[in-house]
Amino acid sequence: MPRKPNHDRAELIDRARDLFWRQGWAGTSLKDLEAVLKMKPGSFYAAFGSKEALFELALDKYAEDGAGRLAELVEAHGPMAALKRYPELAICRQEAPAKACMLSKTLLELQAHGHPLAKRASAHLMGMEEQFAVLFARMQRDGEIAAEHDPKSLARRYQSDLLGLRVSAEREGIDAHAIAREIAEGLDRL
Amino acid sequence: MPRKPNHDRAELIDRARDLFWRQGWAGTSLKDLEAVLKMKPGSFYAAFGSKEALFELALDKYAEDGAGRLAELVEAHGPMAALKRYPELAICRQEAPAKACMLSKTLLELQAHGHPLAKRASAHLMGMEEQFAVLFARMQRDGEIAAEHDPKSLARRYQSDLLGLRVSAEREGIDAHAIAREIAEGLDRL
DNA sequence: GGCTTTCTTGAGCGATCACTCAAGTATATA
DNA sequence: TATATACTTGAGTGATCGCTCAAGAAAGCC
Repeated sequence: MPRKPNHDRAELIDRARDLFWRQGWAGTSLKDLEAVLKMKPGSFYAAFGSKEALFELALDKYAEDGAGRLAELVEAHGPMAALKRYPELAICRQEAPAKACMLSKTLLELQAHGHPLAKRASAHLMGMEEQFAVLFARMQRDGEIAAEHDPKSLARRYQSDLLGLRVSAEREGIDAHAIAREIAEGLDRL
Repeated sequence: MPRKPNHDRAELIDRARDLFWRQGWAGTSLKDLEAVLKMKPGSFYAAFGSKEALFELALDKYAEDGAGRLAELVEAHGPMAALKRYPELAICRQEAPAKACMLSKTLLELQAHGHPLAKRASAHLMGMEEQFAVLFARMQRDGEIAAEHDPKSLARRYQSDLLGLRVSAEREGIDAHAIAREIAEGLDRL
């Protein structure tokens, strides 16, 4: 009996994610979203409930995609090669709406107001870091890197380097690829 | 003949800087500023002209103070010790309104809209990086580190590490001091 | 004290914010 | 074809945004 929705929900979330990623929380107005999603306010609120709810969906999608890309890299080339390629991959994608990490952007923008979305971004960052830690542990077990360092410490530092790289990549006049290369080379010294 | 202003302008700028640093551009309303500065809108606009003009003053003050702290460190302990201490110093100050760098926060928040303040933040970041490069060059001249690397590359990487550290320090459950220590130790390998 | 000059006050401006809802439209079932 | 059921529309909500300005208060000079 019902009428079908005009739009594909998953694609709407992708488009919203790209907009939020680029412009941030406060920097993205409902007018912006209406334009990009080609939805009028009524449809928008029927579909997503609120700007915050959509941002949450977008954030989760962002984290999921990032983790997926890393997992694919690991499957294809193993942990070490994956971690060495990941930095460059994070900043080279032309279709990406920004170089910086959406999780860190959200954290920095909303943390001070104690916004729930900041906590969620923080949790996703922690999830990524745990994924890194698993890989470092696996490399130690396989003898690819020395066993002297704590995998969690290695993951923490790798994550920090990655966040720094992606902020740097946002700057003009900075050769971020060189930094990505240096991060990758740093893994050889472990 | 005139009446004196009630407030010390320099201190007003400091307080505004702390608020903007913590809450960002969009996250800080004029109501917030009026409360912290204890000024009514009329006085505020007579004194500063606009929210944007005050943010610019705050940003410049932030950059100036940061550069000043580094210069003091260099004067007291020399370039190497200064660069080794600076990361920890950047994240340990209890009175600071945030751990993350105000310049990078501003860049990430406003870059997408092409806001002039983003360009200004970017320029200040470049200024810091040049300061780092001068120190690395000086260390090479003095034989403190190997001459093989380009001082500008070293500065670029050091800046990136610093930005990453300061984003990480904003996260909960992360031992940022450990990262700061690792960055400092990394300088020994040069 | 009177005058001038500056600073302070706070009500209120138009614009924009996220959001609502009654009315209209399209589609699947009967 | 008639009806029921979503989905879409867009004018309009109150709140808040950055900001203005006319009026009042305070301080220096005569």
